[in-house]
Amino acid sequence: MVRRVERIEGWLFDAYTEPEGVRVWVLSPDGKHHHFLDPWRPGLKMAGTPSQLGDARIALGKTNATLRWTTGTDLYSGTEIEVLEARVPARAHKGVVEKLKATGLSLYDADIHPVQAYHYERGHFPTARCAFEVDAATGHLLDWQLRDDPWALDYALPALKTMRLALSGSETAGKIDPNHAPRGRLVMGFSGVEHELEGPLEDQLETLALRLREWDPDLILTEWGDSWLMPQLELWSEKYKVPLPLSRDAGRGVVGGGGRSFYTYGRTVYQMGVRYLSGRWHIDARNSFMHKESGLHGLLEVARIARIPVQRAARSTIGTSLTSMQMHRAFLDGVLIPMDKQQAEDFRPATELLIADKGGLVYEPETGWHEEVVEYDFTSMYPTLMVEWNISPETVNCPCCPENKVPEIGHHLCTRRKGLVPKVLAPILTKRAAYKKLAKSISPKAAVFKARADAHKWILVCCFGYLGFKNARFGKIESHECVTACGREVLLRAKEAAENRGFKMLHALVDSLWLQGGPGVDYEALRRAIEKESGVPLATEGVYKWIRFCPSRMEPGSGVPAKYFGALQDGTLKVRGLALRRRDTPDLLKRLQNEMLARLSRADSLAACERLAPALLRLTDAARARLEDGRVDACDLAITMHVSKTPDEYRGNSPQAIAAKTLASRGLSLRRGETLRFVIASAKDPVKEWRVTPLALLEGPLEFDERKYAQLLERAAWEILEGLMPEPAKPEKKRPRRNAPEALLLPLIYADGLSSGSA
DNA sequence: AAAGTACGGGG
DNA sequence: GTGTACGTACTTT
Repeated sequence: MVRRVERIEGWLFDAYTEPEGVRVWVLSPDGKHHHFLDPWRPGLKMAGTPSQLGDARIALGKTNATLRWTTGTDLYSGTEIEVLEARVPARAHKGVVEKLKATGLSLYDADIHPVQAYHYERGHFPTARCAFEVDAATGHLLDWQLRDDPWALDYALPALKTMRLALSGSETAGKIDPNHAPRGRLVMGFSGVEHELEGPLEDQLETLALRLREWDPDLILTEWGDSWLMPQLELWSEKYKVPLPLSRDAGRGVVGGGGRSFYTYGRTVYQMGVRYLSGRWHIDARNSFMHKESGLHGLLEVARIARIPVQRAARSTIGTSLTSMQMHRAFLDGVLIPMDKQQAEDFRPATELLIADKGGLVYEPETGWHEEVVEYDFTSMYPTLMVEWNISPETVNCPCCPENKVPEIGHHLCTRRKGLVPKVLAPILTKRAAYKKLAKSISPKAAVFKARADAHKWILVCCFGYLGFKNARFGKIESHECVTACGREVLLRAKEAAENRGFKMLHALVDSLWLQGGPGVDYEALRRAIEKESGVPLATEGVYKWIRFCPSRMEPGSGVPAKYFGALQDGTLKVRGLALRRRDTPDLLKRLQNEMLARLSRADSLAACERLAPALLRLTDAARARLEDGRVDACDLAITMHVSKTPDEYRGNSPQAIAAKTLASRGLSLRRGETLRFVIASAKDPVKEWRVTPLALLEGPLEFDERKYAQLLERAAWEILEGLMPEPAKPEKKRPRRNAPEALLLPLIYADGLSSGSA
């Protein structure tokens, strides 16, 4: 019998598991889509005593597993061990792993996301250009070739037919989670045209269903699709008996579940539920960190290099992407992937821990306004150090290289085996550098390259935190300490290099330093000298026309790290630590500070700044006048916060506690980590419920505490004006004065604090 | 003065 | 991908 073979050429678009394998969707260059089943089975590996393996065989008995003996490398020891590999049908995999856990065996490769594992094994990745051969009779995959490279800089992507779904209508719609706010109308967009859906809900659903069939979009890009829109559409669809073909795979509707709260890195975050489609992508712009930060191009870049399906990559934290890249590297190297992070921290006496557990080096800034200051930054310092020093969980304190010591702390690093983390990071550093260059070119794709460079930036920023993250699969605190120790060494050398040449260091912060320059200084020669003596690539961030290092509010005599603002010679503003950088600052204040700084950025000297000061003060007065006339809207005044507790857990009467409780009393109970927005209505009102108004409950004329907001405006203005002009006399409070230390050490643990999408 | 609560980070 | 960072700044009591 002759087998009829269908050849499909195009971009690998979507992949998800079905009971008997992986369903793969392909978009071909002619705009058509195809799908087939790859009867692939996920695997897992185990090692243990003969009796444990006997138990395993029993546990696997009814699952139709295929078994074979093979070998793999243990990550930490580097030795090769014998393991029994089992392949089971996709539907049975999870249950099998649970059963095997109980046998006490060491399990490997057992909890990799199945589609990621599938990509690793097949050698392809989301949006990879491939050629597939499919048995036309069964629809099963026979063979495939990869015609793409995840490390290629310029690659072709399919033209995606995109449908947009969002809400419009009421004043606050789109700005707050519709779960806790008045909802606007449904807006549907396609190829640049937006339609507001009208009429009875039933008709709206019919229209949507019609458009979905007619347009057949590849991507549905929503706002609040995960938490509200998609679940709501599903409910309506059922209620009004209007089937909505949201997924292309008619057999699968919308997949996904509810959200959850968890605590990580000192704050509670709420992770929205997710709504995945099959054969079509759903991306919720309000629930995708990557999409928000670097757009669709950045997101696709991450999906490609991390080999994570696009819809999942959109909602993943960067830690997930990093882990996936590490697991892929391990797969390629034949390294066994441990199930959970189980490597305990090595025992060390308490004194040693104290020395080793310091973070990045920070010097207290010289507060005040300065002119002619140069800022140098070590580019991607931590990832560079990891690559150059070979810092990885399995290379730190290896048995073979005790002489290769890390400065200052007792650890040493392997010189014989290249670490997994450096292997993963090296190509990312290279690719990012190339994209940064391309982003500055005149190429019509410069913006695309910029988005990809930004995506890489985030991966590099997070890789350090992830190295020390207790729960990271490939994390180990000792390797984290090596990185910070090397970083301190580099910054110290830089400081000495600068000071030996007679330059005063005004501030230094982990991987940046600010030096007092002056007329005639050759900043490029200075940069080269510091770079040479510190041993890590150094870039000139710029020369400031003026910069202000702000004093501490609590201790007006001392400076605080990372609270400064200044204008570079090209007019670029750099701002850290001011109210405008905080999420909880009302837009009204952010706008005022932004306006003031925009004007100041045009001043070429301190004297020019001082001349501008009165005009800046008038801006403040104008803002106050608008406040008095009521020419402000609720969104300008709203304070946005993430609640860390459920309403009943709040003990105090802080504004956020009152707002959360008021919302709860109207049946809108926020979960931990969710976003709360409220206006201060009457700050000191004896009736607590009247003090603040949640944005979601606003109705009628806007009531706000004019005096309170005027006070806030004042404070925001003086954050910038202080030192430029005499401040109006205020009742001065006596404050204790503490001795400022010369150098501070800042523990830096910013793993993935900014998670996927707590909006 | 103390307790409670939230934020930042990189470019 | 699920852990109690640390320092600053603000609020209420």
